[in-house]
Amino acid sequence: MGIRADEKARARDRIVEAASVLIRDRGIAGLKVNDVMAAAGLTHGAFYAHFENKDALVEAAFHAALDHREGWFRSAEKQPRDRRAAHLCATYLTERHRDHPGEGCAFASLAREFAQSGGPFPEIFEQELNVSLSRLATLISDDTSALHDRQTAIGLLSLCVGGMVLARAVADQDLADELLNAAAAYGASETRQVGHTPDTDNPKEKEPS
Amino acid sequence: MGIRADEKARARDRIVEAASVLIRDRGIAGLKVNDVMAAAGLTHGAFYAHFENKDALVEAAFHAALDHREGWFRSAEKQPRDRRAAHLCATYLTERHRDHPGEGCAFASLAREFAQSGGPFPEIFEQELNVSLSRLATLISDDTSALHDRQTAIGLLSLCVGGMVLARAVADQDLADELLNAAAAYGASETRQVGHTPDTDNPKEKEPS
DNA sequence: CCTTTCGTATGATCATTATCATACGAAATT
DNA sequence: AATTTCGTATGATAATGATCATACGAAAGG
Repeated sequence: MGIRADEKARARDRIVEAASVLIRDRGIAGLKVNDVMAAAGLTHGAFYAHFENKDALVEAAFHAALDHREGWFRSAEKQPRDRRAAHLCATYLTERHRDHPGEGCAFASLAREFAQSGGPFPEIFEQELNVSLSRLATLISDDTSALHDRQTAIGLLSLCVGGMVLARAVADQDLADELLNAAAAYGASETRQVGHTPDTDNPKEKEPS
Repeated sequence: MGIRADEKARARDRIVEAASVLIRDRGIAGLKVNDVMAAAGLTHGAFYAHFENKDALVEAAFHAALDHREGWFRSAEKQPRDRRAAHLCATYLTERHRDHPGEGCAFASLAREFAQSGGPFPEIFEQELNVSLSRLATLISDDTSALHDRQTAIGLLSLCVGGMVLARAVADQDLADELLNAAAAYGASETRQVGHTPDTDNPKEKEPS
């Protein structure tokens, strides 16, 4: 089995990729099997040759969406340790990220719906969240207290997710900008660099978390 | 017109009240006209005597949900100014609030769906958000810079909303607890009271924001 | 009392959407 | 070339849920 299975695998990849964008844009309920298949260049009936049901697709799409987060981490890794928190905030809380949820953070897009979807979803969310938190804690570690690092990691991610969720919900773009900037400044001041303003040298960063 | 109109008004109040709980629990898409009317002790057909459509109900339910936020503010008002931020975090990021979204913060429950619902929803969200931000900024004002206060208010609310959204999405209750506590600690440390831990003297507070 | 009014209930209708049964057609195998 | 295999397409089916037309029944006003 060469070409056949190969094409099928590539078709599946297209489906997952399309779904990972659509689900972050429109949410779980807004993700229509029909739309996904159309975006993948197929028709709706073929879907069930690839996935048992829509839930299986949601799971695959969620994981796929989070594959991109490493770029966010790596960008911060290049910074000096005491600037990383501010840099993470600044590269997360961007206008580009706000305006393109489909290419952005799956936590911000999907946490609300994963919370009430029963089944395996909360566990899946939890696993991925722990991955991000560990990575973040290591990144910002001040080499004194692992507990404190994890706490800061949680604070940072909460701040980023909350700021993004709020910024996306308001109508006025000026207010949305203000929300992003203020949340980023709050996250930067947390590093005790009083008076330090958030990093803005890399506003066209890869999509985060 | 006495009793008739009066009863209708009371029926409408019951509908809105039921909807304000259900919508925070299940989201906009999860809010079924049928369920709302059943919860209000009526049948589905009667709905359209009270509202033009479901959107009108969503709007009314959202406003009604936010009527409760004053309790949160007032509780913080009793604290000394330099403890208010920590107190706000501590009384927002509670297990009770996490486990009862229906009685909790409408921002945390509905921001994601309001963001993509077109029409008047983003404007409505924005208005209510501005109300909360102004109130928060006044509460925590350090009498030096109004700009800084508003920035801190945004940071605080982002942190609270993000922490709550994440805590609700994970399966393990221990992790959910950790998320709440860490986010609260992060918000408390922001006040420069290094080493200060978040206020926990009032964990059974009224539902916030 | 009788009639009008109007809030509520009943029972469609219509659109949406997940799911699946079946059919088609190209690639693989002989 | 004939046949099998299997990925995809077509066209149901069924469930859900918003919306509305119509009917009932109690209250208001004469």
